[in-house]
Amino acid sequence: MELRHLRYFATVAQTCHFGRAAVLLHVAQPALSQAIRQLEAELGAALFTRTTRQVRLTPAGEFLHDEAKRVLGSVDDSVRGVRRIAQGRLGLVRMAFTGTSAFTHLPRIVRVLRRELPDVALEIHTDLLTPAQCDGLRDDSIDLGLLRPPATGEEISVRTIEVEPLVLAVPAHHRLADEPLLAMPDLATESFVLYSNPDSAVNEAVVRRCRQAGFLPHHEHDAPGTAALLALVAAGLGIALVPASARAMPLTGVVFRDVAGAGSVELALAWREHRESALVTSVLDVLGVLFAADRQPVQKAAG
Amino acid sequence: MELRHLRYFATVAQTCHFGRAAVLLHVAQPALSQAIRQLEAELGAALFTRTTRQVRLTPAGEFLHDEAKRVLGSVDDSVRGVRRIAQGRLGLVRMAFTGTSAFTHLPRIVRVLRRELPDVALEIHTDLLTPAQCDGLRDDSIDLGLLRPPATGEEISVRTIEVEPLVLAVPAHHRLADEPLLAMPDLATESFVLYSNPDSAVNEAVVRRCRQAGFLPHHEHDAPGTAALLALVAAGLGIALVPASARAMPLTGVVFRDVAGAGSVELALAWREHRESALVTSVLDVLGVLFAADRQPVQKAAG
DNA sequence: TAAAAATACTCCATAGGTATTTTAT
DNA sequence: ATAAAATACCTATGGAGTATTTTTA
Repeated sequence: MELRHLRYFATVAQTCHFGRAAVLLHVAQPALSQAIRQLEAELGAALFTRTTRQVRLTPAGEFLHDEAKRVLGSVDDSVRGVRRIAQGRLGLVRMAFTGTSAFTHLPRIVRVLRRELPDVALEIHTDLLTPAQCDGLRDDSIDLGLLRPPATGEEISVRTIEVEPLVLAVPAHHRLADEPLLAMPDLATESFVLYSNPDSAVNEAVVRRCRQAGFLPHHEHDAPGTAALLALVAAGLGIALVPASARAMPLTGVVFRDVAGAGSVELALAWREHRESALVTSVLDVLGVLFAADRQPVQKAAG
Repeated sequence: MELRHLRYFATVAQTCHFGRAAVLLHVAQPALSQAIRQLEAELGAALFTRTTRQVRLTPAGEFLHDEAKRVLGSVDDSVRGVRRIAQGRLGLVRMAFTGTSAFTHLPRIVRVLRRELPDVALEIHTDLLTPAQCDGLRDDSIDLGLLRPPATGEEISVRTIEVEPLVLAVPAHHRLADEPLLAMPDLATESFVLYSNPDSAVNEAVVRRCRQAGFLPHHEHDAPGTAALLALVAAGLGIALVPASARAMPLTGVVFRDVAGAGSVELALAWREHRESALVTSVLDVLGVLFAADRQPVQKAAG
């Protein structure tokens, strides 16, 4: 038996008329008669009682009509499902976020993905720093990461979505708070508050810049996150270089200053380069639009 | 798309090996490769990632594998269902019983049908006398009847399953209770208790026999069923001719006597003669065995 | 007698076979 | 080097078309 038989049968059952069914199916009437007889022979069951004047379903035909409709509908659904999966519009994406990116970007990402790709389920992994995300991509435990480059490993593709300059956070009454212009060497003798996590990409950027300026940051205190770090600065325990977005959480007793040559940190989407799935591609497309819209007004303001 | 594609695909998905799948499917490997490529082209989706060394399902293929197994299983189930319906082993039979046959035969019929044809559902219609059953058969509201012949109408087939002689029920102290031999003319002057229902086949047989003996039964009282009828006889309100099975409900004050020429009533299965369904046929087969087993010991006892 | 299904017969599309090539490990 | 999938090409089955016959209401 083939779906052809079921399709032909369902149409004849619907119309109870071989001629009209043949028209609907775009085949000649004898071809239909033949296919139905063939089906009946294979099943060992009469499906229609037919005279030249009247075609009626037998009980077995009645049953098969229901079944055929179900099966054909089911096949259609399967085809639709396969196509949507192949188009990356149906499936599960496991997405990782760093601690800070979760707060700043996760809500918008989830919202836009639910709107644009409603049949793509999201599995969210939070508090994964860059190296953990790279591992996750490599061992296929996540599909997409929001991390701070550089991502280690050749097989990982990266698309930067945001560049944040590092800015100086100093206690309000610190000597550097009032300097007209600051450059990296000015920080050489200061005590730094750093992030606790040894894998922190921000820390790494800070240390790299300090080394380029000819010194290593003197590190007395550290904090698990930006909020805690700023609190320590406010308390006068040291200075810190933090992403510019930290200005969004103002704290009395902390002053933010631009520093020439302080560099910047990036936030980027990362995914497996090879065997890239249609799902990841379509998610990247949607997120690309989202972050392009982000950048657009900034460029206008600058130009 | 045809079931062939799904069958081929499911086997390749199972084995992840075109060569072995081809062996299982009894086709050559190139035919399989070709069919799968054709399926992929139609779906617009890659179903396998394949090198010469390794065949793996894509996410779309993974999905289609589940769907294909479901659809193919569903088709198999449908085929089995159609075959069983065509064999009369699956379906619904609407069966009618007369008032008395319901008590005497319905339990055994239901029991044996549930055992021999477990997937045949029974819809029981009770208290339908012979003419009502004939109507039901004709207008297709019942499929099978247990009635007392003769059944009116040419298009109804009948198979007698039981012949019961009519016997005389008389009050214990009635003059006929002690007569050595009785014949119909002896009843000519008696008062009869009859069944209330004007369509009663037993009444008709009684009246016919009386008429053949040259009299019409003098009818003073009637009763809706055999039990009530015997009660009236016990009360001395008259005599009655009843099926011999009435001896199975003995009542103090009632004596049963054989009467020469009293005739008999039959119980028969009845069904539509033309367009007879496989279902009715298989039910008749089972009931045929049941009632043949009934008759066998009786014949032995008689012979 | 007329409408519709079945039958007879033909044709070609394509499923599937064989032989061979390509490719990845 | 080898196993396995892809490709090339050919064959033949059978699906579908046209013409005709049969059937029944």
